[in-house]
Amino acid sequence: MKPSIPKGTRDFSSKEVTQRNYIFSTIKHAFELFGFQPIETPSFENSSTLMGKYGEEGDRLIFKILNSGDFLKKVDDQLLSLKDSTKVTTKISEKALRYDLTVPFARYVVQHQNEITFPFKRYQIQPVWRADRPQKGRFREFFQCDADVVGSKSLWQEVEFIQLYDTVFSKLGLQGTTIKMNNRKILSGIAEVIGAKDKLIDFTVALDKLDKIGKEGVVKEMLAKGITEEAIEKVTPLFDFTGTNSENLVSLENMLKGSEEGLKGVEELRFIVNSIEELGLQSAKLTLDVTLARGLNYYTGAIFEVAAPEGVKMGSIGGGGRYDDLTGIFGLKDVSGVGISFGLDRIYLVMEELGLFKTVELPKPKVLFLNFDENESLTKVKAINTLRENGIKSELYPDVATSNKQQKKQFKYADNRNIEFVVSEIEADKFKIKDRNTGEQKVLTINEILTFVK
RNA sequence: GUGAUUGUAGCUCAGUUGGUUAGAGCAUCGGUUUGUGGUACCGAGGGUCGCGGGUUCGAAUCCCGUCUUUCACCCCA
Repeated sequence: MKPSIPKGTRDFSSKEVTQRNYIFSTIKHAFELFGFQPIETPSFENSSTLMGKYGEEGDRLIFKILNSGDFLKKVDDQLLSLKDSTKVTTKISEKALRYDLTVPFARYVVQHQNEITFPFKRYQIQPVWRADRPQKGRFREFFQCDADVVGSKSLWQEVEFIQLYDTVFSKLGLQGTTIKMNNRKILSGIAEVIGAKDKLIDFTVALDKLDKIGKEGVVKEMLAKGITEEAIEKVTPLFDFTGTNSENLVSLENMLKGSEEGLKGVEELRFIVNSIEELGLQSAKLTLDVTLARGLNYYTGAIFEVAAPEGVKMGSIGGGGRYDDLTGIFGLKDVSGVGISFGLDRIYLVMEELGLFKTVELPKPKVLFLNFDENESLTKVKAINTLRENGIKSELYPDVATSNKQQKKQFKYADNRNIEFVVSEIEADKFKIKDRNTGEQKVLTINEILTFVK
């Protein structure tokens, strides 16, 4: 049989793992710098924890895990004969792979509420799974790096998260990212003002596509969803929103005069925008984007999304927002949460495309002891022990060379791994060591080697 | 889930209007040269041409299905 892996999954070479680890550790350090502490949750949850939290589309994309045992026996024949997959699924699958980190986190908070000190700041870096069709920057298994705060309604959290985004992307050398921000209250306000409150989701989903399908496309979609022409008329200014964040806030304020909720949203955004203006950002840009409507299912306040630097064709590399009642569905009321996520795999692709991995080096030994004579092996291994005790990565080529060809192979091994120093043979108590960069060859004691290779 | 697209040795790819034992480069292994590798030469192994059907005297090549790749839609990190 031909070996293969499921679609949308990937193997990672040593180089890729090293580069990914570089991103992981950068994000992790920033999280801790901002006061977050790590938790982890299981790869799979009870289906009831996940189902219904991400909308209909989300339910479809959740990987379900089959029950153990002869599960079909327990399903009644009538249900089976209906051939309704969704209904049968609930009978034969009680567990599912996690779809994101936010919902399991909400579950965690409720379950451990008595052990947690609020406000609770946690970070979580783990893979998530979606039964999606893969395409550019979209996988069925990928990593999310989440930081969330629960138990604080302060808008300073939103401000901090924007700074956190900026810190990470600056450290990674990813210049020119755009942090797009919107507020669910503004979207509701707009819907209210135009008298299409019940069509909020249709309205926002259509509006979200503005940069993709253009004004006409959006209007067409809105009409198709049953939003009236005069309603659309009222929000026409939204379709060509230019100018500074402050200017846009003013025009939004005018548009939303009739909506208390909408005005609240404007106020919130104004606070965040003004604070960030005072604090400044290193490499990212914060822009107001009224078309941003993602993750609408549980976001209630701020909504964030990060776009890759201009010119890089990639979906969002991060997202997040405020959710006032996510723990409510698990029975803990009045706990507001806000958080962001970094899409590691997409960040990787963007950095790869921009050539930002030049400085990341594969772990490799500094000194290779060639193995030309089995009688020398013990002495060499002892020398290697000394080097390792001093933190110098080193190794013995495992197989002894019995021919000229095999000696060559050992040199070639050093070549391929780009190892700086090779020790060939032993003379008395000394080692013949060669610096492969300069070609310089010396005969040194083990103590002299320690300083020579430093 | 919808619509396209891809699939030939470990890797990158040739393969002519369907026609004998399907090729190359790199890699691997062996050998000769080379002062202790990075050179050159010689040789070897390795493919049910994604899989399953069909058309045909004959299919890597044409048709259908299926899986996979990539991309767009939907949705999303």
